[in-house]
Amino acid sequence: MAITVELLKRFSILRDLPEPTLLLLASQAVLRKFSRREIVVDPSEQKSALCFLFEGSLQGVDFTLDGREVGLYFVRPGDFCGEVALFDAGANPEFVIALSKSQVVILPYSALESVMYESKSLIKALSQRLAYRVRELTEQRSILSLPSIPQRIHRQLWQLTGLKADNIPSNEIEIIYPPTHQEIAIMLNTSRETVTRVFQTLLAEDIVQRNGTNSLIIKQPEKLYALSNTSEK
Amino acid sequence: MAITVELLKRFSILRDLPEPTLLLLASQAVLRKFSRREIVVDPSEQKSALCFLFEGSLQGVDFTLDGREVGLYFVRPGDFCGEVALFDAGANPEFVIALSKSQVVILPYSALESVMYESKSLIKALSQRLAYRVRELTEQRSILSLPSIPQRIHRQLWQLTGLKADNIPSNEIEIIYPPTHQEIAIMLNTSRETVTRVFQTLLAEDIVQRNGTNSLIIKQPEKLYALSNTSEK
DNA sequence: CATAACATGTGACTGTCATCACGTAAAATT
DNA sequence: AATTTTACGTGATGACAGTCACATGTTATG
Repeated sequence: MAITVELLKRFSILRDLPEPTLLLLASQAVLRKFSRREIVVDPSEQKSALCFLFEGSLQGVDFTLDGREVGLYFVRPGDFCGEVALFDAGANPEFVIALSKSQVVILPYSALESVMYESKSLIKALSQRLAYRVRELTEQRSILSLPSIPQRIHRQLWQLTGLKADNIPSNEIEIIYPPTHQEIAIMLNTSRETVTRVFQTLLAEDIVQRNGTNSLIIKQPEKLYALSNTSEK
Repeated sequence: MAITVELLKRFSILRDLPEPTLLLLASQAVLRKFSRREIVVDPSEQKSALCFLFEGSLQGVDFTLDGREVGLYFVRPGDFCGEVALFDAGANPEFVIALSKSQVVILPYSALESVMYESKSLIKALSQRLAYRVRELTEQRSILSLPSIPQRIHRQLWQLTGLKADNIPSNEIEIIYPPTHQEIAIMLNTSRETVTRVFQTLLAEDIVQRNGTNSLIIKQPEKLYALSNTSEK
């Protein structure tokens, strides 16, 4: 399926690129649909591609020897993934799988390798993206170090809101397509049951509210924030 | 203290840069000594610098709200750190502190910002470095997901050897300036006492051996590797 | 619309390890 | 050489959360 420059401009990393570069990239990109649980980025693949998420949701995951799944990060529409192996001979460090039916713009490395170091704005955007990934992984590592598991869950939920500490709305906000308890559990090194139990408490205290499968309402963001920052058990 | 091009060439990321670029960088770099526990990279600093470790050892750390220290990575001589904030307006995501008396070549961002996107080999090296950081953080995340804490410690020790699974020597090898139990504990989300107890077991089974403060002998690398990969409890 | 597949809820049980408290050993500093 | 600081060693205790087992909702899908 053909990709237009307009479509590429929906992705912030590409938005500011010069028109000729965008045209070149668009001509080599394809749109692909992925069904639930399908693998989008496979680290064992030799030739890989940048994957821009147009619709749906993805998760970066790793696997331990015993087959246990490890959650690394979520990919939301407008975001992209699969960039790590673009820079050297190494492979991508993780799988990316579709959490729900998703549409992804596939841009093969081969389309980029020849131009990425020539276009200052492109390489700048790409390296900024890597810097962002490092920050994100560090942030997640810091959540993992929280001694209390309920607190980890509160923090992760807070993270999913995308809110900043200096701008907490008093009214409720919505998280669309929230991850399942299992998907949250593997991000936080905990078990699904524990996530369920913590959610029960949050529901009981009227801090969050379920709203069908693909919407979660944070009724009291300030309370959630407070919980994610209290070190008392 | 003045820096020579020769000195810069000791660092693999700079080695292949053209001579004029190296001269330019050398003229703006300084050598600084850090004593134990001193802060090398401070995320709250506005203007930062790349820090090339010439001698000693550093650790990237983060702090939780309750003041608990979180270990992120170790920096060994020849390596460098402080590169994340170079790419955008954001700050470095973590502290880097000196674990022992260290000598560091300080290269201010200002020396790089004007040239980094112009020199293809430089920006390439820098972005490859970021890709490496992402891989390293992912690897560490995967260690953290191991359900058994002793196994985490075995894996971390194995990591410190720098050995690859496809090349395990049958003779003993040495880890110089090994981290303290405390420093290992904060990397693995565990307590110092637990690290001590696991080391006691390894000593008893003659798999490792202490050799003064700043040397640890892995007497049986293959056994350590086996332990780091057995999922039985 | 029936049935399978998946997501969530809940109780009981148990092992592991964090924490506390202290002792010893080895450096570092004076 | 004396003293302080830092690293390591070890036992006792208790809480937390992982695991198992199963029930109940809820969403796909033929």
